[in-house]
Amino acid sequence: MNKATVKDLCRLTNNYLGRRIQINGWVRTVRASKAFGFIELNDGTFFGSVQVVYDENLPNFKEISKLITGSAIRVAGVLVESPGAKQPFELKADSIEVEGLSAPDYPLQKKRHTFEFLRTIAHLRPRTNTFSAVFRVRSTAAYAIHKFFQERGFVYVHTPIITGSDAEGAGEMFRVTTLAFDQTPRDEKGAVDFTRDFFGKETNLTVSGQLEAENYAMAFGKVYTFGPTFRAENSNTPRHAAEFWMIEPEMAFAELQDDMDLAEEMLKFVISYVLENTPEEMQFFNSFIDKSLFERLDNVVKSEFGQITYSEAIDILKKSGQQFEYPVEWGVDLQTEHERYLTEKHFNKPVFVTDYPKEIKAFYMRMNDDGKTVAAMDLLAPGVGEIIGGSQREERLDALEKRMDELRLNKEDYWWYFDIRKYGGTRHAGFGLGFERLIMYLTGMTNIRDVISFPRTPKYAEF
RNA sequence: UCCUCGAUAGCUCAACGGUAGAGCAUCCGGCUGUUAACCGGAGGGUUGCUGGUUCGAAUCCAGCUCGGGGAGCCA
Repeated sequence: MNKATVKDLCRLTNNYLGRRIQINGWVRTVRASKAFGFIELNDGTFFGSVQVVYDENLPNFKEISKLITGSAIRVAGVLVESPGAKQPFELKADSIEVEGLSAPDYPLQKKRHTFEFLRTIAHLRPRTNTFSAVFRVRSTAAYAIHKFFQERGFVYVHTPIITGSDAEGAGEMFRVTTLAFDQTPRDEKGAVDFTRDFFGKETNLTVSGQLEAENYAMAFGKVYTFGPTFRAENSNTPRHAAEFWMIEPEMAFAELQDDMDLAEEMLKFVISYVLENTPEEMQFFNSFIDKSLFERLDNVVKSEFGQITYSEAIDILKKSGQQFEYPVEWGVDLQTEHERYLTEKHFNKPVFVTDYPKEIKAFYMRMNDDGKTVAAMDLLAPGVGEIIGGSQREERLDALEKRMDELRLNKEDYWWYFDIRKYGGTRHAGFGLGFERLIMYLTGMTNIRDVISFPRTPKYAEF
């Protein structure tokens, strides 16, 4: 007898029809009658379930008829064509063994739940249709990311999670310490004495692997990171989490245009790969989560992304005749309403905005010849806003140091970052992609907490 | 952090100043190739918390807690 998966049965039905097989899975629902019954069984390998038919010939017929939703069972029987209209085949059980009975207070009902409630049972929600689909797509998308970069010669770098540089410039950080915080050691001035901490210095969870990735790009040419990232910002929005995953490619001998080309190619690749390899899940999202999903994704894959400078974007916004809550002026950062206008109304496709004023961008971005703007790019996408942020990095040591002086950054912390400019530095560029935002874009899910298995947000670290 | 909306049975919701209900889930029974199965019955509630107004509060008011949406920060 073959052990099979629901995915096998659905994809390779003819190989299994008429044969005796075993399926292990969890009960989605039982419809029991006096002398027979049906079980909807899902084994997690596939979006769909398999219908199991059983009758009173089973020695444990009564027990099976009383199975509670969520129970784990092992079913053996012959796969046959189904007379029912809703499924092409079904499993005619000759044996059903209960692996693990579910308790009567199993919280998932057959009718629909709100996502808010399901967040409170994040340990059980992957057993629902939506989350089953979300996390299978997430897995497939992660694979697609690796496939994309690996096939193009990028080396996967694991950058540190604990970082000693306290000024990467990407926001509030979580401190990492073994000091007892109710009696921290103090120096002569009364300040906390971090020399007595585990690492002998102040350390935090990383907010970005970029600086380290730049170093590795100067050895391997093309690298990427893909790992967890932490921001201690008090952001209470559907688009922010304290712990999320980020992808950060970095290329030596590359300029901003190369960076944008890479970002565009990568996005199109991942979208195509996911559409091709998880069609049932994507169909589900298009039907029940976001009815314009396919249209939107198709549009992205087929279109040439737009590309304008920040200055051009300001002009477009000024001439738009739109009333914005935040007035548009050269020098101010683009607000969400501005970004949405550009990508959803003006272009109606993803658009790169480049060459921002230096004042509103990070210190490491390369100064343009005008002395006012830097070689930065944000990719704005309809529906989600900023999905990628990147730049060409400042490779000229003097220009970098000058900029850091202006911003009063402590240059001593960056000696190793300066070294790659000193010892055979090259033009180089990279970007950061928030993985969860990509998943939101791919699935139409509108809350980041619903695309992370166990989300961490302000005031919330359950599970 | 700011603005705004909300919190009633395990879940999804109704009742909007006068005895707190339904569907699903659970338990018991019936029945049919069923498919958000169906039919009958039962149990299940300090209406988020604290205080106030009132003869009387789920309902009106205030504060707090938690959650949703929008904004800021960002990916």
